[in-house]
Amino acid sequence: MSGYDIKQLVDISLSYFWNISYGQIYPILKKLESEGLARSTPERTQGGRPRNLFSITRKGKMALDEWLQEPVDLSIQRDEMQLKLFIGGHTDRPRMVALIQDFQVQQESRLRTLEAELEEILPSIRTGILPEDLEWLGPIGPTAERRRQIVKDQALVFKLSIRQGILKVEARLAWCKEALEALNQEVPC
Amino acid sequence: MSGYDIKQLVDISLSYFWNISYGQIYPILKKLESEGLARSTPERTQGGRPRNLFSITRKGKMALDEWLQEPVDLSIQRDEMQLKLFIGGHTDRPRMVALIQDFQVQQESRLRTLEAELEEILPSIRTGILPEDLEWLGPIGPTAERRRQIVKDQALVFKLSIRQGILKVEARLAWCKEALEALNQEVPC
DNA sequence: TCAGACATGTAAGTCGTTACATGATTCA
DNA sequence: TGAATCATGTAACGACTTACATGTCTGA
Repeated sequence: MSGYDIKQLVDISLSYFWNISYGQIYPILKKLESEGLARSTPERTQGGRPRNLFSITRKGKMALDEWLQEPVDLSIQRDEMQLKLFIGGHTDRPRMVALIQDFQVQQESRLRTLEAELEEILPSIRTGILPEDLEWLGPIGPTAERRRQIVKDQALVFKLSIRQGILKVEARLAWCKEALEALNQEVPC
Repeated sequence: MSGYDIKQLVDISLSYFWNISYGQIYPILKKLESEGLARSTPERTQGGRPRNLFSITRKGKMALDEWLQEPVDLSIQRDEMQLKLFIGGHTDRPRMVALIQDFQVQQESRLRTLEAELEEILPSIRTGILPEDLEWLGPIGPTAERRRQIVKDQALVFKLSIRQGILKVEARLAWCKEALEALNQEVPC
C-alpha cells in the first residue's frame, strides 16, 4: 500500500479505535524501510503523481508477530472527563452537571451511529459480500470462494470492533446516569 | 502544593484515569509561573531540602474555569487491543484468542481491585471521615463541620471515578466473552 | 549506617499533530 | 475554470517518558 492508502484504510476501517496523520505515516514508512522492516517499490503510472507502494519484509513480519504477542497494557487509560470532574466536582457542581449532560448527549448520538454501522456490516459475515460503500476494501484473492472467506473473516473482526465501541459507549452512558443522580441527590458543595 | 505533592496526589487519587511524571511537572510549573497562571513561594524549612510551594493566581483560576467548561472530545479513543485484533484477526486466530484470554484475566483482577477500593471509600461519603491511609489527603478547612463536608464531596467524586472504572472494566469483560465466543464458533481462517 | 522517602530539576528522545508546500487529475 | 480528490512530503511544535544528577532527612 501507499502512505495515502494506509491513511484511507485507517480512517474508514479503524476509525472506532485508531487514527493516524500523514505527518506520522510518511516519516515512519521511511524509517521502517531504513530498518529493513518494509520495502518500497515505485509504481509506474500512466499519468498522475507516482505512488510509492510499500510492502512488509520477512524481518518486518517477524517484528509484527512479536508485537502481536505482547500483552496489551491498560494500566493507565487517561480520561479527561474524569479529570475535569475531579477538579471541578469539588468547587462547581452545576458546571459539572452541565458537562456530564453534554457528554451524555454526545454519547447517545454516537451509540446510534455505531448501531447503524453494525447493522450494515452484519450480513457480510454470512454472505462474504461487502456492502457497496466498502467494496473497494475487499481482498484480491485467487478464487471467488477464497475471497468470500476472507471477507467473512474481515467482517467478523469488524463486527467485534463495533461491538466493543457500543459496549464502551453504553458503559459511559450508564455512568452518566449514575453520576447525575449522585450529584443531584447530595447536598450541593 | 509542591511539584512533589502534585505527583503524590495524582498517583494516589487520580490513578484510575490519569498519570504524570516529574519530567512533566517541574517544567510545566515553571511555564505556568512565567505566564502568570501560578505563583511560587519558597517554603522556609527547619532542615530538609527546601520545597517550592505553588498556588494558582486569579488569572490561573480563570483559565482553569475556561478549560473546565470546554466539552470533552472522545471522538478518538485509541485501543491497542482492537488494533491487534484487527491486524492479527485475519491471519492468526489462535494467537488472538490467547491475547484476549490474557486480557480477560488482567481485567478480572482489576475489577476485584476496584471493587475493594470502592468499599473502602463508601463510608466517607456519609461520615465525612477519610480512611486512615488516605487521611493525609484531607482538607485544611476552618471548622470540623466544614472539613467533613469537603471530605464528603471529595469522597463522592472519588466514588464516581471508581464506578466509572468498574463500568469500563465490566464492558471490556463483556466484550471478551462475546469475542471469544465469536472466534470459536466461526470456521477458522 | 544505609535504605527509603523526601525533593528538585535537566537532557535526550519518542510520539503525534498541525500547518505548510507542491502538484497532477477529474469532474461539474 | 475551479473545487475535490489523489499523492507525497517537511517543519515546527506540543505532550510525555526515561534516564540521569543531586542532595537531605528519618528510622530500622
